[in-house]
Amino acid sequence: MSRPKPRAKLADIAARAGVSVTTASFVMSGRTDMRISTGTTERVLRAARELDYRPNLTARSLRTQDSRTIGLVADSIATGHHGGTMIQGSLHAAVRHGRRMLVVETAGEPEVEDALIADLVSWQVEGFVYATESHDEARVPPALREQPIVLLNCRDGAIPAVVPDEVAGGRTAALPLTEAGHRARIYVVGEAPDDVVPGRDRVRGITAALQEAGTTLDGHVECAWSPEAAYDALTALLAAGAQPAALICLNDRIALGVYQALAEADVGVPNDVSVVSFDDSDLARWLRPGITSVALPHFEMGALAVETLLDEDRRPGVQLVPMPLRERGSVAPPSRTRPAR
Amino acid sequence: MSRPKPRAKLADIAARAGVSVTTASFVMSGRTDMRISTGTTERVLRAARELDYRPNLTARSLRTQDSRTIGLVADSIATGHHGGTMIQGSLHAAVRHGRRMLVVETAGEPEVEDALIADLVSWQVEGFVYATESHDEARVPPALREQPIVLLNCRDGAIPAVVPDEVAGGRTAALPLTEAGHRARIYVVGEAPDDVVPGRDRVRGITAALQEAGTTLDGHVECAWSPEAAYDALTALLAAGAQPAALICLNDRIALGVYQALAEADVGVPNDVSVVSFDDSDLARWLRPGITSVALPHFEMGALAVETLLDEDRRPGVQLVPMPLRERGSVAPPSRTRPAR
DNA sequence: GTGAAAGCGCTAACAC
DNA sequence: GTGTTAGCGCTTTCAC
Repeated sequence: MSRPKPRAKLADIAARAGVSVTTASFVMSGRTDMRISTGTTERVLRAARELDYRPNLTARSLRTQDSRTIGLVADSIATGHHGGTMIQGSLHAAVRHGRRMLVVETAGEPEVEDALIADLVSWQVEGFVYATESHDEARVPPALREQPIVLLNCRDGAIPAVVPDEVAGGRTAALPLTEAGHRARIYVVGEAPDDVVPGRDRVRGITAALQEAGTTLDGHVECAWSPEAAYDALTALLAAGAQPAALICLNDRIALGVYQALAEADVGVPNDVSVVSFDDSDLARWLRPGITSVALPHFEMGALAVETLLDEDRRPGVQLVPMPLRERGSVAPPSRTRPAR
Repeated sequence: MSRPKPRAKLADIAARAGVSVTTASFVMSGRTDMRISTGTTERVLRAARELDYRPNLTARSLRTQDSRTIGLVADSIATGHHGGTMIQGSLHAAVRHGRRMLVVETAGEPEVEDALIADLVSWQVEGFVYATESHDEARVPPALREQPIVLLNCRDGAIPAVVPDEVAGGRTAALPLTEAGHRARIYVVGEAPDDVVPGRDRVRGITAALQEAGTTLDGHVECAWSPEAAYDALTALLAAGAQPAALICLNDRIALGVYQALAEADVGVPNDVSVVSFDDSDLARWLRPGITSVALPHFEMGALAVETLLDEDRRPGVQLVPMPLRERGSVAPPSRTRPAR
């Protein structure tokens, strides 16, 4: 890797402008407290322009002990493009605050993780954002615990964290249904074991909202969060004679499986059954009719995480980010006539 | 951002080990050409361990003029998670070669782009990978042209570039069809104007392969690459009385629209009509039946871009990466009986 | 075998 | 208003 042209340094432009490096430094960093004459300023600026001067940030960083760089450690940046969106949000906030970002992916391997973190620490990063693909309890690497850090989409005890407000999201999912008049034959689709945060909390929000509307869940279809599993489970449910009026799918992939089962059973959305789901992925837009879905605020979360990190007195707690509702055509008032089977 | 504990430096461990910084430096960097006695080595290592020494890479970088950092400039890292996968590949190759990566997103805004690039240059990055979300001709920013650079998923004249081999991909898409015995009523779905590389090249590959198999395309359904447009276009095609035996969709989103139209018209996949597509996104797996799809090798491309960049005498040309076929259940031999309509 | 010292490019006291 | 100078923490030549 041959460095094409040797960059001009401060000394070069100082020489060309006929001033000292100090003066050049002051002019280039735009400091006004040392008052440099307009003429000198002008000469320095011109010299810099002529020599295409770029400050060497490595040198500056070494001198000022300030790297203006933050480390983003992710367990996966590609799965389902949620990771991508979080990184995007972080990146934007970072440049807004004059920071660059060293990004690293651990693939969940602890040794790799430790090595990469050690490397970033050696690069004098100001602090870390530790992001996980799915919202969960995290096992934050010990090496990070002694660094300025904010968790993104996961939590670990008292470490500052930014996560989606899944409980409120659950309430939000129930809202279009109750507003459309649904009070009966409402089902949740997707398993929600106690140790899976999104499932558990979404269901909590849903049942709370339903209860306040004076009704309850009619059933909970426990199946894995995949189209296949949802298809099988819902097909079985319908075959067993259930006549759901509304289905709350715990994510869009489940909703896809549900749509497939519904189509096969000749049950129409939204006329025979209303469907809402979570994640607001592309799927929710593309299916026919589009699915009313509760979105994950990944971009905002990413941005908030770096802002929290950069905040001098950063709040120690968990920050819950609201999950907005995206309404589409999959919800209608309950049908008078039960779906014919 | 308060730096918790001041890090131990080389001088500290030298003092503790009772040696000079020179000796400490040699030991820590594991150089053998200066032969240090085993005892000394041992003492230095122990001191380093006790003080939890981490080399200051900023200082090292300044001294050695070698940042071991590469800049990844992307126009979008979140759309459709292709960007994410390319970055993932780049990241992996980077750490494999002992490099870290500064990642930056431009959102396509030239001023932002220039500023961010200038910043990375100032950080003394070794070189750049310039990645675009969709395979196309690129407008590489002038600031990058004078830097070591490799283009990822785009091309610009003679600048080294890594892109998918779309023409070969087109041939690959036709393969399962011709192998299943298809020779007639084969359609391409999705517009392919001359200035959209993937469309143009995929169609070229398809027609070439078909020609070699002794047949030709029966039609080309020109529609935008979205489920909605594809649905409308295919519905119109069927309404006009066409009886396709095989549909080659230029991407998975088109295939989704096609599936929807087919389902509505009661045309079965793969019995009445075979379908293949491009991109091998999640959709291709999730639809019923799963779609045989030609994948975009994003991970490999990302890795290859970094490797090309790091290659001392990097090849100047465009490197074409093969697009592998993922076979699923959407292809069958042509049906004897025409689909009933 | 080991150490002294120069210097990477920059900032910031401090002097004039 | 401007210049001198001492480092930031590291590598590396050269001397002993």
